[in-house]
Amino acid sequence: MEAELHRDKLDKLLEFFKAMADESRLKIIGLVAQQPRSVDELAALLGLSGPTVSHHLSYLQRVGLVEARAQQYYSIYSLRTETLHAMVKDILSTKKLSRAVTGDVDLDAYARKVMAVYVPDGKIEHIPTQLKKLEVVVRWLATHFEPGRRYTEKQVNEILLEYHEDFATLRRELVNFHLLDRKNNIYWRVK
Amino acid sequence: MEAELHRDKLDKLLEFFKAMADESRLKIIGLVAQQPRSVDELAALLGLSGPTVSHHLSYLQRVGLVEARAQQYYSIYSLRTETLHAMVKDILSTKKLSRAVTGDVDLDAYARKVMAVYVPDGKIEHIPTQLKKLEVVVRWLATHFEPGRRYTEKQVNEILLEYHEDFATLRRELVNFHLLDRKNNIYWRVK
DNA sequence: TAATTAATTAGATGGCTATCTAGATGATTA
DNA sequence: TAATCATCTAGATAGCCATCTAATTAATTA
Repeated sequence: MEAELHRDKLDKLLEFFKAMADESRLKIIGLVAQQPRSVDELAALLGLSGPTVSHHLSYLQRVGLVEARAQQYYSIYSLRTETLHAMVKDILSTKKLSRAVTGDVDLDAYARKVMAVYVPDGKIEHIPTQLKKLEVVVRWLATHFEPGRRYTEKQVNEILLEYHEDFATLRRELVNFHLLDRKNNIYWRVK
Repeated sequence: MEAELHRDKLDKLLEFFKAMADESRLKIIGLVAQQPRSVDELAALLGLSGPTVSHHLSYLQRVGLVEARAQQYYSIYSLRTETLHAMVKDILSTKKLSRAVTGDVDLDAYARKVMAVYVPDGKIEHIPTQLKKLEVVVRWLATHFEPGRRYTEKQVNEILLEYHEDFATLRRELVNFHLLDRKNNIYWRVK
């Protein structure tokens, strides 16, 4: 399923940011960007213990940001710029970022919350004054009109009357939000 | 001083990565990238409490990743793509990244550590076999030759003899590391 | 073969922070 | 004016993680 792929991408991004969000690791990245270096050397440069640096390096290696090669009995670590570039590309495309998130978020949660308050059981209790809430209710109303079909104003009023007495306001808002369009007193659903 | 500027840049980068290195905040970024949203709406979408989302938003605002505008009594937050772009630019330039780090790292720390072991008091105790350590010692030796001046092989040997008996090995390594160059038995310091 | 050195693993600890609830603030509506 | 609603602040808590020391593994040198 597609959502799975997005969740993967979200995790990848998160992993990347967590890897970079530590002062020691960020410095390590900068240092191995200059030239490949051993654990020992990095430890001396950063004023950290060997195990700590080793820990950070294995973290960075797991994420794919550095790679190690053996030399004598040293492990020489160097930067993998391809990974850095690939990640940055995903961040820059806010569309990708949005989509990655969308897969793991219930985009209707807010609408449901609003509906539970204003339309608890099929009828509109009262019309929201808050723009965002009004939009949710009006969008729900719009789903009761078939796309492609043409309605007289009288037909529109009758349909709306099923949900709330003030059909005139509702009709006007449907037009305001560009969910219904009209010409010569004939209405139809937009989109 | 320049180092100050680099430290600033390092902090900026760290701040940015920390801001993005949290699942909730990353999702918020993705959601406001789609469209501006209120605290309330984000809380519903993410399944988090209002205060928690408010906390994250003020964090993101401090870092400059989102901005708020008041509407009715909502705070509507939206993404500041300029900040995102500016940050990404700095990450992509590994040179900048290196320089940012360099300002806050003692680049001679490793050399000092090696010197303390192999050249504790001005004389070379014994010649390192490890390449990286050998390099440190040989680079130090090279500083005892004046740039631009020409030395006979005999003169080179005499100088080296002050630091260790095996002047022949030292002379060879100086050439290997391209710190000294030679022609017709005349030596001079490179760079 | 014994000794040295680099790297890693294991386990412990202290500090940081994402989250919550409760309460305060400030704007809007009736 | 009273009531409602979104937001923010304060303070508490629980879980995560950067770091250390000690011990282990592995490679190299003498």
